[in-house]
Amino acid sequence: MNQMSGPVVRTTLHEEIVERLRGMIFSGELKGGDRVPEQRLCDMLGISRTPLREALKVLGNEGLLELLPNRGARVATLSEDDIDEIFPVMGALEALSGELACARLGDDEIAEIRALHYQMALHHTRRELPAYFRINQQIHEAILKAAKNPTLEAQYNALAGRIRLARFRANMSDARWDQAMREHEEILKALEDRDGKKLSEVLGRHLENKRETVKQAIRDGAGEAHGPGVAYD
Amino acid sequence: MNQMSGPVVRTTLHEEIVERLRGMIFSGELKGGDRVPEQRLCDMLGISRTPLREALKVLGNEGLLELLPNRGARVATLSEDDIDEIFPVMGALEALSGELACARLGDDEIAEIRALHYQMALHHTRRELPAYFRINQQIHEAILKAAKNPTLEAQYNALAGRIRLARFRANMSDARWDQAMREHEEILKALEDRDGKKLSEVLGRHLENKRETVKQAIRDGAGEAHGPGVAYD
DNA sequence: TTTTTCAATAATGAATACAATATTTGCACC
DNA sequence: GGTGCAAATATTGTATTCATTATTGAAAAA
Repeated sequence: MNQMSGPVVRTTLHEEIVERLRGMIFSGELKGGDRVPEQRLCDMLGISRTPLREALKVLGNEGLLELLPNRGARVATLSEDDIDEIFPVMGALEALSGELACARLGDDEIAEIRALHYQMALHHTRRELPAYFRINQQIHEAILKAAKNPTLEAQYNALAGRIRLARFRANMSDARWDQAMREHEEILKALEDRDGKKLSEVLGRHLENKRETVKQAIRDGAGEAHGPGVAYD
Repeated sequence: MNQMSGPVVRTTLHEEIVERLRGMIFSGELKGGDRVPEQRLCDMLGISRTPLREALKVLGNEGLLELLPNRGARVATLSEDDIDEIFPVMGALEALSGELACARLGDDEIAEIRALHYQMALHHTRRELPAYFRINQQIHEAILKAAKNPTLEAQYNALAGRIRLARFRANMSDARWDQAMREHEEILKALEDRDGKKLSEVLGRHLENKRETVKQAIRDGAGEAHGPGVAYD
């Protein structure tokens, strides 16, 4: 049985398109700097320009697209300065999420995160980067969710989305990877101890290191050919 | 001379309408819970439905409007639970803005804020509430601006906008007002000392007290009559 | 009187059409 | 070969139209 109770889920075209475009940006199908030709996308998605344009406005407002009057939309790009601007804000939000998560999360949620953690550790041992990243993101989402604050979640995700524009996955060094894994062990411990201060501190440190990884990726990728792109999973 | 250098400022209709609608919501011309009839607004603004609807999507995404598929848009309302959800996030952002402001603000900016502070103190003494609020907002904006982080500014303003839905101005008690003024004296002192930690702490306390004021306003205003309503033409 | 049904009306969702603005292309000219 | 211009083309911005979904209201049934 599928969605037979609860409020009827109805969605509008423009919302679906927002999600679809977000996916295209995150997957790299649309790369930073790419123009977003309306008609072509309409043909591709089998829709008219009206809902597409509504979606473009929303994504523009989120900072994922840059809307140039009379000149269409481009996928936004991130400079190193942008990273330095965004990360402190994410840090503040992540610190809060750590505090709230520790205050509010139940044993079941800890168990879930613990399971994810050890699965991720396995992927780390096996050097399975894409799988590692997938679980890594799930852990951070779980912590954010445990804070039980949808506004916090939305704000954080908006910034995380912008960071994803950097498409930094390909560039993590082994040394950095090992360090990240150690930080995750601290994160798990802080969660198990429900030590909000500690969790905030570790998450902050974790994010600081991620910042350097992302900036390095931007340096490496600067001026890269647009090419067919990289398959990340 | 007016805007004779820098990139040409061109704006699109939908952006103007976003601003216009924001203004109508903040001013109370559109109240929480009000429906937003498309055709009537189009007539009022002298535009067609297309750009208006684009604007509605943007404001919906910001949380200022609630978009109900096939049933139009309503001005969002704030419950006390919403306040409790939003304020901690604002607190985290404001703490960061205090830290950054102290690290980055110049003597000229302090002088500007000091001038605003004493002007506000005067309005407080004279019990001129609207003028007090105007300057109060300018001070908080100046601090936010001194942090020199547009992303932080945007995120904070998005939340502040949602809070404004509560339209709490009318309901500040004298006791609360005096307390707020004392907190502002501490804020000025922390700024002059460039004491980021202290500023964060005071701003946090200031916000906590504001939270109670806003929640009280929601309690007072719950179920209030919609009044004479909005003249659409 | 209250409730139910269903046509009439109004509102929204999406597609199309038209207008204004960029961009490209070709050609004259240096 | 490179510039500058202008027509042709393409793209975007806005308005209008058509389709679909709510809402209203009046009549019929309970």
